[in-house]
Amino acid sequence: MEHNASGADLVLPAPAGHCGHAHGRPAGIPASVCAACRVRSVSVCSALEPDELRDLAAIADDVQFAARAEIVSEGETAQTIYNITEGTVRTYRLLPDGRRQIFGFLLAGDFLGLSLPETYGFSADAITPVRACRFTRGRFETFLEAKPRLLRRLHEAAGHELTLAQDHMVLLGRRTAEEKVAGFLAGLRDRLQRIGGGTVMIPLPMTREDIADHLGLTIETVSRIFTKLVRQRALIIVPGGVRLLAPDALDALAAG
Amino acid sequence: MEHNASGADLVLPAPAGHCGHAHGRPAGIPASVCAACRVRSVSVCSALEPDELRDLAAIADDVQFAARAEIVSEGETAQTIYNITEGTVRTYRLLPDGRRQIFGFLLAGDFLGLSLPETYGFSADAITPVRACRFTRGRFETFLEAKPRLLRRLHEAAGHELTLAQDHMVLLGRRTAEEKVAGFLAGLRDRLQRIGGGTVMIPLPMTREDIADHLGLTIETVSRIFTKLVRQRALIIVPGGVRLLAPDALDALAAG
DNA sequence: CGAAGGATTGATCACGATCAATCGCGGTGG
DNA sequence: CCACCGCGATTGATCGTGATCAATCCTTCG
Repeated sequence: MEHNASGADLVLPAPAGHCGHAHGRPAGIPASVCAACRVRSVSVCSALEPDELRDLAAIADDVQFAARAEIVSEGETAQTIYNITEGTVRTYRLLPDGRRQIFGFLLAGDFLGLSLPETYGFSADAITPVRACRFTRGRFETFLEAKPRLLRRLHEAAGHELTLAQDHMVLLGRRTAEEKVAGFLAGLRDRLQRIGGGTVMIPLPMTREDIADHLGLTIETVSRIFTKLVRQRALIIVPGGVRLLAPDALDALAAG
Repeated sequence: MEHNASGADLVLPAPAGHCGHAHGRPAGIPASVCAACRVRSVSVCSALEPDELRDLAAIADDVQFAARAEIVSEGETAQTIYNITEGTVRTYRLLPDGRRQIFGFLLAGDFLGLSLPETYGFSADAITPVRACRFTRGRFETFLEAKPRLLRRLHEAAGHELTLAQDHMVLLGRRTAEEKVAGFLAGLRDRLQRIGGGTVMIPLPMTREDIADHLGLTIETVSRIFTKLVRQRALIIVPGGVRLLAPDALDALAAG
């Protein structure tokens, strides 16, 4: 049905970047990248001191992916760790017959591969153009050995990730379709707010099918629930997302 | 409607007084506990050297819980870490209206609280009488600071936990009732095998309701699928569990 | 023996899936 | 410029899996 999975990968000089300069290339990163990082304060890197940050910048590459580019693939040996700085990424697993479960959508500040596994247990691809901070596993681990505080922070982040996974298990296993959609939007609203977004306009760069595969529903059901929420005056649908009319109406509907 | 057995907790030499919230009591076995631990090789502790093991034993208590005793409670501050050595524990979250999602069943060798959170994000209680190795958070963290390798191992274990959570998200979101039950039994069989059980007899100390709340189903559906599996000659139901007739039939039914 | 709680089985219901038609929008080429 | 196409989203009609309601059955335990 979908998933071209074409060989698209890195896009070197951003062709149609919608913001910022088109400068970032994997080679010769100046020491300032981390210090200037927009998402540092919300990411694992917030555990680092200025001088440690300089050391980290030395082993980091600023990379970009085009929309639909595959970032990691399930089963491949995990040689890379990413910290997303711009854009949206989906992580998922596919069953042999094509059924798909999307684990989550990564936003700016989120880490990909923070549990340092041998091989990735999921695939990930870019929904929008994505910019990320890339570390090779080997160099990152060497860096870690000298910075136990960072490992500690990483462990905390993994624990947070686990809590999110548990939240999602509750959602998948014990919530109705309406609660699922409302809960999804409420969660997204909260995450966007923490990284500096507003609480009213919620961009939805993913398709309805992505949302369905995240919530354990079908496209049609997701669509129906959206229009139901519109009829209840909880939100309106706008190009590229939704606008919340009664931001806390969602929490009531999410029930829990 | 159900559970939260009020008073019941530990089994051993219950200290005078009834008291609803006592923790398990140390059985008073000092330095040798870890060295003699039956589950050491399959648990996080396998990362430790003999002398480190001795240090760990010094800060560990051997505790027991009666069946139905609550071990940790969602929201309480996480002051304790357990390594299960005997018995079965269920971890779960309750919604305000009573719906319940069971995240998993902990067996010997499994860790409870390994992500070192501030507060527990779930409740856990003993299904059978449980024996566990208890660490207080503070002492465990001090111990960790001197043993980066253990923290590293803990982080690995957390990553494994996350992978299991993702497996379960796939199951909850994208599998049919029959696939859920078959997948549950197959997963349990594999875990039991890794800790030294056979691959034929699968003890099921949890109720059908527990299984249903783990798989996002109802009791009745779980029961129906079990009898369906019996009719398909995949297993027979015996007191306290099931006996697999065609051990790999389950994997075929679990699909994926 | 009787009571209580878990498990099984049956009858019916309903939520969300499936099948199918249409809409709307953006891109492309005539 | 507009016709056309492709794709995603919406809406409608119908179906089916698993939920719900309900009646035993079975085991354990007092």
